[in-house]
Amino acid sequence: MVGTSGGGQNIALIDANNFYVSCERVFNPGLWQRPVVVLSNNDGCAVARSNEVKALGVKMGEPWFRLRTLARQHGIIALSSNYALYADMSQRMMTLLGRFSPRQEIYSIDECFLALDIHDNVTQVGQTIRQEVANWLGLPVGVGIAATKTLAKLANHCAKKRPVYAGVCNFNTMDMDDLEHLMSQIDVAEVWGVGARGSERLHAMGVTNVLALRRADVHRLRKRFSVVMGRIILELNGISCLSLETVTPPRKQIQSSRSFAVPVYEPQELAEALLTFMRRGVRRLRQQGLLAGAMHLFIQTNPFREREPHYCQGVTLPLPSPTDDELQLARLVRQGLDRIYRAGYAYHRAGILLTALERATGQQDDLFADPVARQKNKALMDTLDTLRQRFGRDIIHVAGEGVCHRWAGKSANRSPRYTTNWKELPVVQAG
DNA sequence: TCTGGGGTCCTAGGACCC
DNA sequence: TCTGGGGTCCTAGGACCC
Repeated sequence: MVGTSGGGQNIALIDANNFYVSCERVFNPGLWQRPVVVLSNNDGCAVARSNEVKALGVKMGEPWFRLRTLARQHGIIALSSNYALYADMSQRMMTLLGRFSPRQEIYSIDECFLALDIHDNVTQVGQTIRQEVANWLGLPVGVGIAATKTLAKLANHCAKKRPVYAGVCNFNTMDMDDLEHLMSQIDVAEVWGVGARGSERLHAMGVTNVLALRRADVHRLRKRFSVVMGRIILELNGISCLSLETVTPPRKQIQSSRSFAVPVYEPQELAEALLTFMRRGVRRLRQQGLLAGAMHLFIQTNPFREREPHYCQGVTLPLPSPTDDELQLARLVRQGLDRIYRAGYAYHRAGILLTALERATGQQDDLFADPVARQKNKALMDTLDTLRQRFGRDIIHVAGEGVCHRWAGKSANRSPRYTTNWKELPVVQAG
């Protein structure tokens, strides 16, 4: 049967190409056409790759030390990540994209869904979106349009990989036969939510391409896999199971953790690191107007060092009443660390996890909490917030946090924070 | 020598209760 | 000698995403 595959809604997925690399290129045009990677924290692995680097076969998450030789051979430029810059560029892009529809779901730092509630020239609107983002921000984006989120993701993949679509691929206007032929050429691993393990198992069953998965028996696969796989199959058939989440739900957990640049042995040094992570976590907690009901601490050795003894331990510390009080949490960090620390190990990573989060307003008062003490604490925390806003987030530390931070990672080649720091604004030469 | 960090959801299994 | 079963809640671990 021939006919268009659409008829449902026009869900667009807009996704920036190689986002971190593209952000760097906006401010350093010398990077265009060059092989560029952006490295993770600690300059550990490649987390963003330009097309030139992808063409060299470099995989996502590849450790940088293993790429050194290849990098020398091909002149790969490696940059430390600059999250302040990426976050700010992201915010600008999302604001711009939000002008195309009131129904926007910001899905990640570099992509969002938009419900395009129009009937005509939808593909043309996709092109306009691309041009606007390119004109205003200098970022290249791809646009996928389809009846469901999973299909829109797939359409976006096609928009990027197949030049024939010129950056905008609209499944809703495609002939059914053409669409299914296209799907038969795409590996099932490309489908959103299938993943590495899932695609391996599907391949073993003979379900190798997207069309085969679309035509697979929902009930059978739901049983063999999970409800998630059932939803994926329905979504591939144009039956929407994943709604557009236009309101960002409050976080359920906030994590702050890091690998160390050098091995850490001493409890005092671990305490310093954990206190720093706790403070960063609490900062985000307060920014989002939340309180934590529990805090989890963890410390671990390097799992890649097989010849050294491995140790990995964590502890969850419930709080008598939900809080965002740094001083109370600082005491808890020390108590918790005492419980999990074992001497003689080379610690490589540590972190905190704030859980059982709830909104700060409408919070149940602890029967035993002293209201006067609570007021005092709140006033103190608010003062800290104000000072940090004015003088920088690291201006005030919790006692015991230390100032040396031998463990703090390297970030050897970070670009300036062009858009968020007055001292690092780009200077345009006249003439 | 050097291998990220921050999230979400789902499932299985144990504890507990009636 | 017989040795239930169903519901709920919690947690750990797996899988996935970017």
